[in-house]
Amino acid sequence: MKRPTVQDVAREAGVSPSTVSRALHTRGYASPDVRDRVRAAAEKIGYVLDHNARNLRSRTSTSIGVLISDLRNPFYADLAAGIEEELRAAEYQMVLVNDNADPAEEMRAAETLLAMRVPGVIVTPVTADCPRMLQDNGVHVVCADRELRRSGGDVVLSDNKAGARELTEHLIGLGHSRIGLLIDETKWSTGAGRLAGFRAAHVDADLTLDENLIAYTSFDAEAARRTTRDLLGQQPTAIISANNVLAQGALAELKDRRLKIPRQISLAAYDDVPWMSLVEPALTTVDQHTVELGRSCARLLLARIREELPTRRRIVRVAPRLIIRGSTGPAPRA
Amino acid sequence: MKRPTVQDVAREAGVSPSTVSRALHTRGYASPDVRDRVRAAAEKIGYVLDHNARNLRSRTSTSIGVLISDLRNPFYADLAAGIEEELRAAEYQMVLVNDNADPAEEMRAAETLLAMRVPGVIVTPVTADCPRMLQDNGVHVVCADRELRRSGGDVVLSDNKAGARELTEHLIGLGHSRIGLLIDETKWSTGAGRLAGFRAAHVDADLTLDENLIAYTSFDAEAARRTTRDLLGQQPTAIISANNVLAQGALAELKDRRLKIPRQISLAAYDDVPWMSLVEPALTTVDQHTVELGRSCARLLLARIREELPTRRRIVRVAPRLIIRGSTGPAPRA
DNA sequence: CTGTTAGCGCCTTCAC
DNA sequence: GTGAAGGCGCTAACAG
Repeated sequence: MKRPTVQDVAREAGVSPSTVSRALHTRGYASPDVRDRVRAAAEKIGYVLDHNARNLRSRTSTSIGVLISDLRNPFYADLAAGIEEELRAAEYQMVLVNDNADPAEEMRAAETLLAMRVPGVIVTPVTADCPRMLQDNGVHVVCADRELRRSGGDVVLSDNKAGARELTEHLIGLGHSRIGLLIDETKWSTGAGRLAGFRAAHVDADLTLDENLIAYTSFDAEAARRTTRDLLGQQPTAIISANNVLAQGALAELKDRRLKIPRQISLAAYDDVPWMSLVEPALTTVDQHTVELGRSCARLLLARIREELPTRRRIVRVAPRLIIRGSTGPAPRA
Repeated sequence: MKRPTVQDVAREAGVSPSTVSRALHTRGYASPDVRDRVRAAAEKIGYVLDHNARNLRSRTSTSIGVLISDLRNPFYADLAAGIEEELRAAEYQMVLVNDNADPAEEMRAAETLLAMRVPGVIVTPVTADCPRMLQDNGVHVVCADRELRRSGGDVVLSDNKAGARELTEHLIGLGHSRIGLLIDETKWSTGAGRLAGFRAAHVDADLTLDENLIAYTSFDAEAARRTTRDLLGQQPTAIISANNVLAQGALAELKDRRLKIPRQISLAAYDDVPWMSLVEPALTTVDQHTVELGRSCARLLLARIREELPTRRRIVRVAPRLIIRGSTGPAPRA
């Protein structure tokens, strides 16, 4: 299956290959009539540029690597959708890889992207090694959603501390003083920020936080459910789950116990995903503007690639928004 | 940022560039000791293959194009996740493009993929032009989820007719004789199949289907909600929504009306997505095995690319599975 | 089993 | 404003 090349277009238009190249892409270097003739010729014989040849010649590529943990989680899907939208508008392509939050997979993917000579990668990093290795090889990196110590690269984050603080304040404002926090990780900036916001709200309100109300679990709905069961032993009047996956488990457990939400117990989540407005009562949660987060990542990366930015590392913090729905209400009288 | 090339590895290992190439990739064409030496050298100087150069030379690529309508819809996200999983295992990469179900975007994306010289594309086609154009240019195409008249290419489908029939039979078995169908499109094989299954179940049960019970709407939850309102005027005792988006609208309307599900009316969906098991009552629906659908697409495409298949067009039909949950129950006494 | 040679298709000098 | 020449990094074809 042989496809037409610039040579063929050149012959058809009666000009040289270099003129074809200029007429088709470089701006201003060809007279208008030649340009038209070349374009017509290209169209006529069905010429399609060869990215591989162009990339080889110019040592770049318009493919951008996107490394995420789990496309089936709406958070990552939205993030990827935002990234893709922005890349497409700029005529870049998105090479999407699921690394399942596995360091080895992540590293393998990074190597593949190196081989593709992508100019940049957006990653929700599992370890700092991956972003670092990419940068050591001259690839621009934007870390999305979390910041790792010594990962380097630009970062786009949701302001987790502010979001969690606002959410916690909302509950405190409703009279809750025993608020349980269901959380999986606090090593990454994501969980750490949410925990910090949770604590900060307590401090601001002069409330002593019973450490037993912080329930550590693993990133999986079933585990969250069991942890919620334990947490209920601490007699909280409200529960915050640190992300959308944990919220599923928490909700399942509360429903299973036939606890009236929010009359007997309030439930709030972090990271708004569609199902939270479909359940009854709908869940109070923090919207991370995930799609916009993705768009920001892409814009930042593209600016880097075009060298429009000062070398200094940039950290973009996207303000989240508290969405109050029916699942949170006044604390029950003791 | 100059990266090491085969030349550099060759010098380091004391062999020729072609031997490096063979030792690194082609199997069996280099003696074990040379192979080891070359690998060690490559590792030592941090050599990474250049896909662009290889693709140019060998006129192939290991990137596969995936064209879908909307990554934020869990159906497409799951499909993409299944595809990516299988491609990654085979050391292929996924270039993912959202076309927003817009024919122009779809065509633009197809041209980009042509420029990338991808050997194959998986697409949820909006028009037949896109798959056809790709095939005319020697690209293997697998159409996912729907079959378009004269699109050509292999197809991987959920057996929509069987699924809808089984779901309808389930309702008929519960005594429902006025079942409303909320559906958006019937031009594509997807909607057409579901409608056909719905009709077939009625025929099998010797039930005359009141055509007013088929409510056409557009692909959007809000529209579905309004259509549901109208449909309720026809006094159905059960409603089937033809996909996950329409189901949101239908559920919202029923809840808004304070109709007891399933006591006053049964609700069932098509295409199982996570929220359907979180709402109360959980929705009876048909699981399309979407991730597996995606895997099938990728496997089929890869087999094509490796020329392991007879030229004849292949149509894979994945059997869906009825999931009965709490939202469907006996028809209320008239 | 290994080396030499010759491009893949493009674009960027450099001349004119 | 346009053409000629060369080479990006790799591997297929051909010798040896």
